[in-house]
Amino acid sequence: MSPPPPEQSAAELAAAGERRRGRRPAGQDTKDALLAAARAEFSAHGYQGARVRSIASAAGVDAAMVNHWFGGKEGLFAAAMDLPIKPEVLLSRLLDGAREDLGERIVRTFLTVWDGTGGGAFVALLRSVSTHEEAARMLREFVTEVVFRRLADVVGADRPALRASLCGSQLVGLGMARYVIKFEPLASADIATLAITIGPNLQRYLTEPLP
Amino acid sequence: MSPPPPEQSAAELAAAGERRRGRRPAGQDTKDALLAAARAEFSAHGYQGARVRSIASAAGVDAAMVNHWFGGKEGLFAAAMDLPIKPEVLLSRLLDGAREDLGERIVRTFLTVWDGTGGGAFVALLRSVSTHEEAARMLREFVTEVVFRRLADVVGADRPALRASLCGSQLVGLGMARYVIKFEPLASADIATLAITIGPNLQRYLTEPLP
DNA sequence: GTCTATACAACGATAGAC
DNA sequence: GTCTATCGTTGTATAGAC
Repeated sequence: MSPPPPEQSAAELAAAGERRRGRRPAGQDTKDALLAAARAEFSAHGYQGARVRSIASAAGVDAAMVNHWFGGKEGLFAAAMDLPIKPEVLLSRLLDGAREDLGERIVRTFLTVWDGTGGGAFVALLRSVSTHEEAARMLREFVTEVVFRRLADVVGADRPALRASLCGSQLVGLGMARYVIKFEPLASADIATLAITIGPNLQRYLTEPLP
Repeated sequence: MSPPPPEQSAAELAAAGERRRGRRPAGQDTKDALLAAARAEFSAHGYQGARVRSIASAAGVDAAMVNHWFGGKEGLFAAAMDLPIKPEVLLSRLLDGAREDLGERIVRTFLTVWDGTGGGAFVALLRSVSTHEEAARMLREFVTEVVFRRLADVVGADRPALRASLCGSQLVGLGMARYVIKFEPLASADIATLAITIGPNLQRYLTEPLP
């Protein structure tokens, strides 16, 4: 069904340029090469479709470099998309605490992380998402398959996919309202206020019975 | 008084390649001129700062033409921004019914209107909003000053501006999730399901006590 | 000599072919 | 069910910069 993947690229690289072991000459081109290759691969095949080995081959290095420099596939995606936090750190923050405070904690973490970049990173992200279809696909796939899935496991309610997408809609809208459109007074409100106003609604999405 | 339509002979129509029979749709030039002038004026001065008289003057027509063709400043704005519904129609739909169903009615109206365009209009709107600062300013100002204000009057709760911007965040996020990012299953869910899941959260934003 | 960026081999998990 | 290929990840040895 699927054509044989061009695994020769690694061998070709090994044949053309000698892949020496050990520390390479200064100038960290490995990280940049991986990032460039990752953007192309993620954009072409989505998050799940992108292969770490293919990215590493395209960058001319070993797949283990992804782990060494970015902590894994998720970290590489986060770096390639300029996300202000690694998904594993995000999830560990969210899941650390009482379950009845999960909604508020999600809002507080979301705003703390994006406020930290002055909102510029969010604007950039949503600009590319609304302009490039591939960016929208990448974000959709990554958020649903990586972030939502693990979150839904913890909540343990029915219809986890619907609940997750409902939460996602409120969070994306919060970012749009605060950083892009700048609805007042929401755009200037402090995080605590928004956490206790929006948090319960996320909690409801996550736990309340659905039709 | 409308300007006298220029009488044309059959020969002149044939020479110009005119295929339409009967009376030509008068006023299209005027409408287009007004729309172009309106986009420039709204973009430069925002919704409130834009003067109907300035727009009409720039279009070379009388200010009364705005009322004649677009029903007023709001209708002109809606047409200039390619909004799929006129704000007055939108608001009359929202305010027609029991107040405890307002949240659900907002979601149902929002989705019905934008689904009617296949979502393309929403994508186009948010693309321009996320790329052009003026577009963001126009939308922000219009929604807060025109839509939210009147909605808040009906609800009659405290801190109407905060409540309105909270509702706006959820609605913008709903549109992003459904039409741009396409979170599943939200993107494919029927309107009734989303109305009864999201509606109560809007209702809470509008009526629940705030800190 | 020390440090570390690197390559290679191998492991557990998973998905599809048969 | 079994087998196989491939995935992401991990452990480890090493070469070269410092």
